[in-house]
Amino acid sequence: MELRQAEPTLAAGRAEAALAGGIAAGLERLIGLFRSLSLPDGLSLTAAATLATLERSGPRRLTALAVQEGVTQPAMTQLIARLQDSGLVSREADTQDGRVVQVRLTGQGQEMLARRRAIRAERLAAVLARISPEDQEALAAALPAIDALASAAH
Amino acid sequence: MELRQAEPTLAAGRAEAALAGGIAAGLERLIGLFRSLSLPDGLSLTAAATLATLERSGPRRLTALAVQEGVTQPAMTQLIARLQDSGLVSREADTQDGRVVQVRLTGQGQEMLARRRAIRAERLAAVLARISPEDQEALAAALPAIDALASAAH
DNA sequence: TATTGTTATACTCTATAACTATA
DNA sequence: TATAGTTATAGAGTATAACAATA
Repeated sequence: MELRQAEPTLAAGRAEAALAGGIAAGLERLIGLFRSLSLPDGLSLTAAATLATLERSGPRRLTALAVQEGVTQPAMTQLIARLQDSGLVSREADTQDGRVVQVRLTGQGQEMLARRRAIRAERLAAVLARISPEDQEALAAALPAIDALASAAH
Repeated sequence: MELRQAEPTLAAGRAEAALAGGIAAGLERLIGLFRSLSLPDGLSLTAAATLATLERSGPRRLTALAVQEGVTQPAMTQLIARLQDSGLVSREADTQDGRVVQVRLTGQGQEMLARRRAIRAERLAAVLARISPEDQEALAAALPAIDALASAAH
């Protein structure tokens, strides 16, 4: 009984391990692509990710943002201060709990995100034009899976 | 004649633009995944990417590395100094040109890369186990395309 | 003169530790 | 006391500008 249950589990584990190695390598190379696509608009990687999180999830507490982006609470305090100075986010007091700060994306912040994405998509289109139609189709087919993978992370 | 040639070109351009938008969004979320998978071994993103480049391409000149990783020459000088202090790379004089510095990955550097990848693949496997078999297959099928995309970047 | 790389200096971003305010 | 966030300080990593050495 141990054997009959163990075999398929192990086989699946091995297949996943091999796939994981491949994905990890691909991910490593995609970092280079992503960096070559990024723009000199003065937004750090953490800053851009934080804005994207706020857009996707709506207003969030400062501590929640720090956890989500993997930085310390003081680092997030300062990042939010910078983003507020730039007009990209606003801070609001919580009516329930006087200690809590709610952070909200402003319209200006949304515009900034949209602008960044448009430029990046444009540059990416130029790269896509240089790979084969078959590879383009494979990427298009994998988009839902990529989304699922990113969502499964937490 | 203009019309017959123009139509498929425009159609292809539109399809690529739509795909580019999707890929750009996926890439943005994958970066988050990658960061959540990365480890506190004191290696910056640029440092890790530089080591990976040296492993993939063999010894390279300092300027070539700076261009490849998208940092300035002084920044690469200092990064290489740090990596050399840690024993991960070595510097060698060029016999042809006295101004040139060749940077080479050491055995210790290779071990560091291998260790990082093993840990990341392990964590990624845990995430992969949480998505559907169909999504796993789509990702596996897209691996060559991902590689082609990363290669097409320069 | 042009190219390769280094040094000097300043700025951004981050972490740890100590602190204030609210619960 | 515990929790949410801030302030203080120090360190890593980067860029620009000025420099030295070689071609």
